[in-house]
Amino acid sequence: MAILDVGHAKATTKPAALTPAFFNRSVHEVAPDLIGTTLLFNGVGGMIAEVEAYHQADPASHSYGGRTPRNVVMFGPAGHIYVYRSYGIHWCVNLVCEPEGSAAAVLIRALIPTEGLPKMRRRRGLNDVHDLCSGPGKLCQALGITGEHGGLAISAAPFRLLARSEMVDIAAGVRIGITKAVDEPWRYGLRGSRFLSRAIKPL
DNA sequence: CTCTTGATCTTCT
DNA sequence: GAAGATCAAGAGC
Repeated sequence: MAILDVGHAKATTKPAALTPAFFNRSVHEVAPDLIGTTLLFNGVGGMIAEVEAYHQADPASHSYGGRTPRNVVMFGPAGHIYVYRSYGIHWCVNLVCEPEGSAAAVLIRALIPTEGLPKMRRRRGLNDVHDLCSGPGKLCQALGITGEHGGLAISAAPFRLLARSEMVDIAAGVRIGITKAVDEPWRYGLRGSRFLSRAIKPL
């Protein structure tokens, strides 16, 4: 006897796109609210599982110390993407928050892959779904995001950012890979998820 | 599982 | 000239 096909019902529900106003708030409100939303780039991507928040008065932020050629997008309007090169090798993507003139952004650190799995596997050269997007550099490689996309609006093609369709359990912890403000609990992720870049230790 | 190390190059001082 | 919002591979337990 068949049981309710919840997966099919979800797939046929029209998803709601996040509006620019969603990002025009404190980065510390936006960051946890992004967990469970779905990020797609040219139809490839998945559910956001892990993020970190950075703002201008934060010594670990690229915007700490003022405007430079690299970080200008962070000082611009909310809802655009800031892409930077990490360790000369990888690309990492952020979503800019707060009104223009304030320089804050959310680093996207991990996704649960849901769309375009074959493309992600080809770009990453891997099969394990848990390794496709479990880090900021990995997910940019999997989605095909590079520096040439910096400054684009998240609300327009080739991007899509869709609201949550289910409840999420969010854990907070310290950020990864920084040497300043190391005790600030500004990393957020799906509690207990296997798709995180690293487990979130209790504070 | 955790820890260590090399790769690689842009950015800002 | 030094540091850096990372990753993958290898060693050790």
